[in-house]
Order: sequence, then structure tokens, then C-alpha cells
Amino acid sequence: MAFGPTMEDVAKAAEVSRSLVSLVFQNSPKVSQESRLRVHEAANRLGYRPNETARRLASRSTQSFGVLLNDMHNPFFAEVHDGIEAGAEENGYQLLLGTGKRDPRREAEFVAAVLSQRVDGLILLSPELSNQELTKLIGDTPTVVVGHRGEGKFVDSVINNEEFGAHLAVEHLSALGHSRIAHITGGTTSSGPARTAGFAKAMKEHGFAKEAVHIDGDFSEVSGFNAGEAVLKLRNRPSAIFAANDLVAAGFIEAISAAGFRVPRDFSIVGYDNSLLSKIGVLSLTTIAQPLALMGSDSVNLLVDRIKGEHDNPITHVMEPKLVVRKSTAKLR
Amino acid sequence: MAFGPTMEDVAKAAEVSRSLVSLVFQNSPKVSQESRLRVHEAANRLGYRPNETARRLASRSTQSFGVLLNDMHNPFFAEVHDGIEAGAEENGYQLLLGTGKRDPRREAEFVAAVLSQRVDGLILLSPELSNQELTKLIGDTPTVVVGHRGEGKFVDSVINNEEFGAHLAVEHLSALGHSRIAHITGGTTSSGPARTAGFAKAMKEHGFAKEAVHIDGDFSEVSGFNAGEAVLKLRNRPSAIFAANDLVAAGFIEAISAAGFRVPRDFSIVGYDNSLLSKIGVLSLTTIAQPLALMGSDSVNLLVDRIKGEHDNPITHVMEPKLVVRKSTAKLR
DNA sequence: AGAAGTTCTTGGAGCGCTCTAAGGCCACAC
DNA sequence: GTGTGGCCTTAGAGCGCTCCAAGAACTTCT
Repeated sequence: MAFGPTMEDVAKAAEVSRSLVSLVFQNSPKVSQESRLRVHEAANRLGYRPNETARRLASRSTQSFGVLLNDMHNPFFAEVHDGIEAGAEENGYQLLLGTGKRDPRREAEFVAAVLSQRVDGLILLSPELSNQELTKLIGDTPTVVVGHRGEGKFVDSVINNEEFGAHLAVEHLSALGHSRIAHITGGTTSSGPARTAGFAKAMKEHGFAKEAVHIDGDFSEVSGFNAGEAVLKLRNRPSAIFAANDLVAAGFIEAISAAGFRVPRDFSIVGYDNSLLSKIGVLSLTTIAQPLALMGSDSVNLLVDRIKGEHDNPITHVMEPKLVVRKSTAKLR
Repeated sequence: MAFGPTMEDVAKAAEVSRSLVSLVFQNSPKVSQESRLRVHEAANRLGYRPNETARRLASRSTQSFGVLLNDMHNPFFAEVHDGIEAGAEENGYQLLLGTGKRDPRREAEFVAAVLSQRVDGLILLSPELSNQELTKLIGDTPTVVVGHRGEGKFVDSVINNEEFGAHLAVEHLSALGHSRIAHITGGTTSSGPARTAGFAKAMKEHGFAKEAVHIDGDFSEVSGFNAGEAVLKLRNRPSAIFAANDLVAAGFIEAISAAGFRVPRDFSIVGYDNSLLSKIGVLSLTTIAQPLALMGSDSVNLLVDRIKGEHDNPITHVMEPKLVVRKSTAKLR
């Protein structure tokens, strides 16, 4: 496996020492302009490319983070990744991306793999890995868990204020005159319970507790569809819906559309996530937006701070969602 | 920067040589069961993790591919990635993922970065980089370009039969009785022209050439919306639409829905990509599906074959799309 | 001119591992 | 005892680079 020219070759060609070539490629200020040019010229002539592997070994530093994306099909990860990438670039870190496909075993494999590559830190987006396994795995590697609160001395967390998101939805609907509001839940995993709890609390605060309707779901379009059919059978129908996410909202809309009902004429509906789905014209969902890119860049900052020694005890950042008003909500008729 | 215990430490703890420890971690068959246990025990006790960086340097092999995903927001990439990941795992390669954000400069940076890490091959999904720059950049690194035909002695390609996709769309609509069909184009970039050419050819083959309508677009929802409004103004309206992609189809549907028209009652419409969008109930788009995961795994195979020396001249694989029938198309009334 | 800096360059040790060649050890045969 | 072979184990060189300490070359000052 021939790996092309080495620093040694460049040094010979430029008639200088290997050390000097090294300094040139580190952009050291203590190289004379003349030598710098000589070396670059020789390097170009030979088609030299520094061997990053050797660099890392010799310098004992990789300047890189491992990032577990889990599921690339979910736009959530793409957006958080945008923020991570921006933050990493700003701070001079490389990224080692991987997917876990929501499988704890694959997640563990990925983490082990990047730790073998001696990354300086770890960012895990919505890992399924238990906190316990994680702690064992990472040792003393600075880690940020995004999506839920992680545990461990070396683990910081970036989470969303789900409760506040639900509050925003109810408040918006209330302002439009709705009080009989149904919530299609996201089930018992990830952010489902927090949204549901937030909904209950917000309804209570608005004095709508008795008009609240809960319909069980699971973050899927089908569960939204089923919820739609269920709602139509209710004797005392809600006038507005707070769906666990945009996909659920889409399912709901399909079900009621099939029965001749319209949004927002017959139902106002609020989704969650501000996904691509919510933005397309046919749906145009009012929804709750999480500051995903911000969460990404914030994770990087947390890591960088910890590496610099600016903190060494677990920190949790809670991000505030925003309401995005589109065409799926309207004044109660 | 303390990097934890090394092989040397493990060797000392297990009272064997460093070489033996190395063999154990390479799963060499020539280590006695007894030594193997001794070493593992010592390694666990010390919390030893092999240093992959050193491994790569010493073995002169990284067993890894660089993968340029370009835009993580586009599900296209997620699906091709699935195939790549599966292929890589099967063949024992690691993946180095990166995004170029459709910016040739960033793409070049990524390629340079992974080449510095001495990847064994490169898979580039829809790169914007010119073939010329690419050739200069990659040197003799085996490369696969996915999405369009790449150029260069070391570059294989995996592309789609866009023409056939257009053919499938027209054939399907024809079978439903449609002959006056409009095509909303994707513009002059990427697969736009090929789809448009395929449409023209298919219409001709069906004897519908004179009924073909071309409306310029650019793969965006807005262009679909504009096309919808334009179609409604036509004196002799088409009964069916072949959109450049699903997003365009969604835009079209929004425009005509606003005017009180319905799909498929008033217009049959075929999208392209079989995206998430096409699958949601409210749209339920008949669409053309590309074998994305297959394209991914095929890219890996191409790379592996080339590395094994099974071919050394450029190969292009053309993949066949499929028609996915949903509810946006119906018999002409 | 010589001392004292300053600026630039270099030798060499070493990062943590792999891999080759060589050797130890043991059983068995002669 | 010596030889033969199989099985394990090891010494040591080296992967391509960084980084330290020290040296060379050049200025500037007195």
C-alpha cells in the first residue's frame, strides 16, 4: 500500500530538514518566507499531502468530536447537525459522524469506535443507550447528550422545554377562542410524556381542564389518522387539536378531510417540530419550533468549555421553543 | 493530554510482550488460549482501548471510505447512505461522513480532509465539484460518483435511468386514458434535463407529442405552485401532470386546491422520488421511486472491486426506477 | 571587531502500534 | 543425545509525523 510522498521526500526535494517541512505545514511563523515557498513548491511538485493519521499520533491530539446522529431520515438530526457543524468549524474541530439507527448496540459500537480514534468529545443526539451503559463506555470523555437529560460526571445535556412548547400551543389556541382542545399524545417515549404533561398543565392554567381531551398516539401518521377518526365519533367534539408532532397532525388532517371536514374551518390544529411537512402549502401547519441548530452549536460550546476546563460538573441547558403560526389555526367560529 | 494505558502497559500487567498483546487484539489464531485470557484480563483491568490512530499508521491501512453526503436535509442522501452503510459493514470498511452543503469549495475541503486521513476510497453523492477539479483532487484514489456520470480514470459512476422514469410516468398516465399531459420541469441542473428529455421522448412514442405541455420549473415547491396557477389559465388544460419531483407536485396541488380543483378528480399527477412527502395521506402521490439504498450498496461494491483490482477502468451503473401508484392518479373522466 | 540578541533551521527522540524474522519450548522420533 | 517440527512468543525496526533543545546564521549594538 504505497501512500505517496512523505515529509521526508519533500524535505529532500526542497533541500531542507523534515522539521522545517513540518513547521511549514503547521503554518508556523518562524519559517522564513523563502523556505516556505521552497517547501510548498516541492510539496506541490511531488503531490504531497500531509498524513493526518501520523499527525494525530505524533501530536497526541485529534481535534475532533464524535457525533451520533442516530437516524438520518429524521430531519431533526439534519438540523441539529447544521448547528454542530457550524460550532465545530468555529472552534476548529473535525467531526466524526455516525448513525445508531435507534439501536443501543449499534450506538455502543459507534461510541467505542470513535473513542478508539481518540476523539476529544462526544455529542449524542437522542441516544437510546441507557445512562448506565453510557457512563461505563465513555470513561472520562467529555460528552453532551441532546434530547434528554444525561447522567454522569462527564455528561452535559441540552434539552427542550417541552412543557413550554405545549403551553405555547394552548395559549395560541386559547387566544383564537378555543377551549375545547384535544391532545394527541406521543406515547411514553422520548419527549411524549413531557408534552402531554405540559398540555395538561396549560389547560389547567387556562381553566380548560374539564374540556381537555386526551387521545393516545405514538408520533406516527397512523396514530394521527386514528385519532382523527376517533374525534369524529365524539359526541362533544373539540374545536382544536394539539398534536404530538407534525406527522400526527398530517394523519389527523387526512382522516377528517376524508369525512369532508376542513382545516382550519372545522378544526384548528397545532403540530410540533416545524418540520418540512408543516411548511408545505397543502398542510401549512401552525407548529412549535425547537431551536435545533442552536441546540447543535450549544452542544459544541458545552464540550469546548469543558475541555478548556471552564466547567467540570454536569450542566443542563434548557432551550425554549417558539410558536410558528401558519394556516392550520383560525378563530373559533 | 494523557491518553490512557497503552499496549505496553497491558503487556507489563499481563507479563507478556507488547507483540503478544498486539496479536491478541488482532484476534490472531496463533495466541494460546491462556495468553489470550491473561491479556484480556489485564486490558480490562486497566481500561485499555486500542489506539486506532496508531494502528492505522503502523499497518498503513485505514479500511475506510470517505462519503460526501452534501445535504443531510434531503432524504435522498439518508436513503443512499443506508445502502452505503450496509455495504461498508459487509465489507469491513469504516465510513467518514461529511457534508458539502452544495458548495464546491466545502466539497473540496472535505475531500482533501479525508484524503489526508488516507481513506481507501471516496463516494460522492451528487457532488457539485466539476469533474476537472475532482480529478485533480483525488489523484489515484478510487472514487464513485453517485447521481451523475463522473469522469476520470479512477472514477466509477452510479446513475439513474431518468429517461425510463419519465417513460413509466407517461405510460401509467396513458394507461389511465390521459394523453394531454403537462410536464413541470426541474430546470437545467442535475437530473432535470434527463427527465424532461425522457418525457418528450415518451410522449412521442405514445403519439401524444402534440398534446405535451412544458412548464419550466426548478425542483421547488414554489415552482410547482406557479405551474399550477399557470395551468389553470390555459385554454386547453392538461388532464394530467408529470412533475419534476414530489415537492413540485405538492406545490402544484396546493395551487389548484386553492382554486377549488381536486386531485385526482380534476388532475392526475405523478411526482418523482418517492419521498416522505409522497407517502403522507393528504398527498398520497403516485411517484417514481429510485432504488436509493441499492445505489448506495452498489457504490461500495464498485469501490471494493476496484480496490481488489477486479476492474481498473471506469464503470457506470445505470439503475432502473419503479412506478409507485398511490392516490394522485385516476382514470380520465 | 566582538558580544549579544534575534531569527531561522535541524537532529533526534518518541507517539502507540504492526509485522517480520528469529527464537524458545516442548513432544516425539531416531 | 541430537534432530525435527509445531506451536507460541518476542525483539526490534519502522509507520509519518511533532516538538524540544540546541545550533547556525544574521543583525544590531557597543
